[in-house]
Amino acid sequence: MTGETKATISEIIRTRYADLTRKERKFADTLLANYPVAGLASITEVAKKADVSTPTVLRTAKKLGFKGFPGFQSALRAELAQTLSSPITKHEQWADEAPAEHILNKFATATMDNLSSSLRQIDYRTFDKISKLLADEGRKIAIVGGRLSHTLADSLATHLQIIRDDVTLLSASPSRWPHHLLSMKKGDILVIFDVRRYETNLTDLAKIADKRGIKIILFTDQWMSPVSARASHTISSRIEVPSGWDSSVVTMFMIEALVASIETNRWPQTRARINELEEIFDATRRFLKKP
Amino acid sequence: MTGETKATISEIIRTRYADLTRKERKFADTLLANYPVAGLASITEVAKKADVSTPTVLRTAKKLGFKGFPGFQSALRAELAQTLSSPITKHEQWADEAPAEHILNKFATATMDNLSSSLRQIDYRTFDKISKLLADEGRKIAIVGGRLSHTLADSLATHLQIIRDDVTLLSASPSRWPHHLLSMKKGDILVIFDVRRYETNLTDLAKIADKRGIKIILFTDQWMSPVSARASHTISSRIEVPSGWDSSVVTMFMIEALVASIETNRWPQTRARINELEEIFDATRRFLKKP
DNA sequence: ACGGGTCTGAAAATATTCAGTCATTCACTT
DNA sequence: AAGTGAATGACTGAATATTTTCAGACCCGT
Repeated sequence: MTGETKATISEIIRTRYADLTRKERKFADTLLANYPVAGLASITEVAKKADVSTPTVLRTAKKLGFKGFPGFQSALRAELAQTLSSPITKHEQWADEAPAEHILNKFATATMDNLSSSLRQIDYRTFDKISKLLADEGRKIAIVGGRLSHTLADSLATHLQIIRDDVTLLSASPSRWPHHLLSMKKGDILVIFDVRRYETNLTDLAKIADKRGIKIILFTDQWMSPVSARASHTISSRIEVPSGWDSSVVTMFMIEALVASIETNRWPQTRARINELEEIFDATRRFLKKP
Repeated sequence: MTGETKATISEIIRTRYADLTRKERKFADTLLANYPVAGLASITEVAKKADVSTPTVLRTAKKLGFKGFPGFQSALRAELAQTLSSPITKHEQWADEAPAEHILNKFATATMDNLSSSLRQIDYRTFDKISKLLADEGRKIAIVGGRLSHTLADSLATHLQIIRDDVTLLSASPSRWPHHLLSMKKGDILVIFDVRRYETNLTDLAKIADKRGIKIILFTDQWMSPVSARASHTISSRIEVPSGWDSSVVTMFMIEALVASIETNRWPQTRARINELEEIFDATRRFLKKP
């Protein structure tokens, strides 16, 4: 689609500037002076700002080779979109050896898009608050996931257990949940992973936990699980990929970033724990030396 | 950030996102996905691109606190003009509201780098071969992971079990592995996840499996687990992030891409299985409707 | 200063958009 | 399984934007 030597509109204007009449130049000048935003309003406003009449603007647009004012404007927009798209996202092909339509490339594009728009959407203050909450060893933590998001819950639990005490991964089967809730007190934390299709069990669990004064932190997708009504803080990720189901990659990213943030918040304790762990593992000789 | 009290429109959307309805979010999403250009066309075009009706777009604009669509749009333009006039274009920043040194931004940069260099390195023919092998229902599949990579193994197992029969996730504890190996025959497949620090147990397991003629598929990191000597095919990912340990995001990506590829290779069977599953889940009423 | 041509904007004609209303659909509740 | 209330989109008239038309203004030569 790209690859052509497509001239920008400002270039076209410069090239054809000699052909323009006095008022046409006045319009062209104001456009270039505040390029390209000055051209994105309605023709009336644009004309008024350049202090020319609407027909003049229209004639200029046509002279520059566009169908009409809307055509001119959409060309401006397209050009702007090109400029604004981040250098990484606009990559057309990722695994350059593979054909563009190979699943690796399609998947990579979708994932990059997901990641960058999730990041654009996230509120880093929320992120920081969650990080603080999870770092607070005065609060017990329980983590639970749904059918497919269970592995994400598992992953968060595994990492948090390295960092701090009192982290429990609730089993996948809801029958044991009430028992766990009993052992939690007000101010403790329940982390819920719920992506579509949202599970009624989790919604119910959230309701009960909320009533008991347990803080709920929710990881969900862009469509927001109903649990969000009960949650103190929510992190939502984009999860659509060209596949029969949804992607966990971005949520995994969020988990890891969060864990890294918590780790930073309580580095002295974390380091001590990691060292202890390392010693234990060294003693059991279950691991090869670090490369 | 800049310390001004003026909220950008993307911020307003983030803040009020919870108040938006399904279709309103869809519009907000498409706007954020291509921000702010996606909002600069006429309301009709904008609505069509977001696949919602014009009233929905209008309602959203009003909900966000604007007078009407034109008001909303001119706010977008004003903001864009502001952004474009500022001298520094922030390229390395992902969560634009957050400071550049915020962990989210550092993590995002690292992850994007990891993903793109892993993709540049991967041989798509290997990828396709693995996809074919795992799609072959004549071969039983066993999946095993290490201490931290266990969740990855779990994830692959969960997805593969949806697609096909004879997929087993080996438990985290090595004592039960020999038993499993006994039930596998020549030509069956053992998928091993091993990232640093590499576990001797997994190396031993690979040796035994190899001797029995079991094909080994390995997911590892850029430094390559010793298992790779025994593996028929290896997929390696970059895993370094600014954190005390390594990232699973890219490996997760590989898993999902692989599953999507397998799914495509045997779509008729997969579709049948998924439909069956959906029916079962519908019957148990454990899920809410799709958004 | 005059006449031929081009340029320009007022205003009319046309097309499009905007913002309501209302019936339908959809998601969830009992 | 049916009911309920919110969400959504087709439709509509009013408003606005775009385009065309055309008469007058302007520039240039003589």
